[in-house]
Amino acid sequence: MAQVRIATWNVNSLRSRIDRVEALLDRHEIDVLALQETKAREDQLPLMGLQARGYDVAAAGVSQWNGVALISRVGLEDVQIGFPGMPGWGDPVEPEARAIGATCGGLRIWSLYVPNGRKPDDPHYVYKLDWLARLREAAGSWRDTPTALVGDWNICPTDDDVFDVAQFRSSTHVTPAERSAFQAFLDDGWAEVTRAHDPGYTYWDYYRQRFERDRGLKIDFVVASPSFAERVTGAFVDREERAGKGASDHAPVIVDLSA
DNA sequence: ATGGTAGAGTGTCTA
Repeated sequence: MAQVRIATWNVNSLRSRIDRVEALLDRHEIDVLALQETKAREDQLPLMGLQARGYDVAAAGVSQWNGVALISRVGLEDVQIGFPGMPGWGDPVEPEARAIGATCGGLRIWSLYVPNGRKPDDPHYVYKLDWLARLREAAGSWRDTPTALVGDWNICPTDDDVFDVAQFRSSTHVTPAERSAFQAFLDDGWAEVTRAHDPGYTYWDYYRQRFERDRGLKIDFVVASPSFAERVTGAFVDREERAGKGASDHAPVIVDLSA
């Protein structure tokens, strides 16, 4: 294989956008696609079109919210739902469904949907920081393998990642604690590999024609271990996927690696 | 401060 192409996308319901997913795979010749907010149980997924294209699928989630999945045509082995230490880890009901990992073509890919946090004074905000701390703890043992933590981090690490910082003064995504939680991964030796190639936003709220006015956030990232990062040759945000009727509120982020 | 839109499913919740 000359190169490998990995993508991550908060699809905001896989069932309502299965046609867009299949078109995305075809358009960009994606080898591994990590999805978030699939909003479906594994048994609800429409798999025929994906299987016809040669893809394997692993998913976790319930029908109403959250949910993560991995779609791969380069192997899908050692699938793990959640990680040790994660809130809810060991619960057979899988109430959260925010993390699924698998080995695909020799790479360990984790599709992550970091808790939103809701409001800085909401208990869910504390839960978000706790979740990130536990992920960091688990990720310590993955860092020496070619691993990527991809998905919707629900954090804007810099002011450039917000269309209007003043408007977010009392909001989540930009607080010092959230930014510190993100920075902690970088301090541990992980690298965010998409920004250098494409600094653009990845999410635009459905409200108020935010996409048309390019008032977005950069919150979807590929956080790579050193042996993954050194193979990255390019990355881009597929903004066209966000345009028009029936789009997710996030755009896909695509990363290329040398073989 | 509020509300705007979208998706899960019929009650509201979540983002």
